[in-house]
Amino acid sequence: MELRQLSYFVAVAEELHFGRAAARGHIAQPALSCQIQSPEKERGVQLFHRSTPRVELTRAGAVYYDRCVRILGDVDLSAEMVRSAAGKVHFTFFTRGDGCGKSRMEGQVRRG
Amino acid sequence: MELRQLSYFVAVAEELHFGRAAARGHIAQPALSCQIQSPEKERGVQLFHRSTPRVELTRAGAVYYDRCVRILGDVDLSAEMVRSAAGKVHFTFFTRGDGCGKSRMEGQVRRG
DNA sequence: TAAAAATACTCCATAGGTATTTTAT
DNA sequence: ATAAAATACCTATGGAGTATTTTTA
Repeated sequence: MELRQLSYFVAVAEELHFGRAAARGHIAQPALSCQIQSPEKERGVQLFHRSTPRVELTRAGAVYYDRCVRILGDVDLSAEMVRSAAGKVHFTFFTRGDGCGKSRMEGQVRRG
Repeated sequence: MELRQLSYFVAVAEELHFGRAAARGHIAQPALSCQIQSPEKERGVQLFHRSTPRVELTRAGAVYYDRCVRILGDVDLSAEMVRSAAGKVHFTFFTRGDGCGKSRMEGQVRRG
């Protein structure tokens, strides 16, 4: 379970429509479907009721939704707190791509 | 920022030693270093003070540590709540590998 | 000089994409 | 018949590994 999945889940829970939720998350619909199914399969808990054009939250899904909103809000607040502790004005959260992995020098000349 | 990174950070903050923290997180030391540096670089905030054998939390790092502990605890609690809402006994959080991406059938015969 | 963190660079798991099929109205 | 989600399969980003190089006490 990762924060990205929590926000995808929140998007679907609020839109009750995979297509719109996918657009909102700047992700393709099948990728979103997959990211929603993962936790469901992983822990054998159904979060949504699908009957093709109708998507509804299950009881467990509703509980999960509340928790996700809380956690994501908390994460944002944390960013704010760290920012102010560091005496910074700018502090972006949720950036994609960390700079780990593949070299950052990519596409540039590399030492003499 | 992802939950995995939060737990890595918590490990380093508690051990104040990248090697031990890496062992605790079942990850290699350079990979851990990288995961800790990412948020620091990404937002230009120093979380640790490094003077080779001495690792210390900065002020911002201490704030972040408290927030991380809170968030991770909240995530665990959420799992618990969803589990009980679904009337399940078993509910594992933080599993690696979601079943997305690469086919799940891997290594098996695939349709006829 | 020794112990520990940071680089360098490589690999592969998996998030995400496109094409297509299934399903329910 | 149609709109929407699921499945199949592919690509490529980035998380993690090994080897090596700083660094400073």
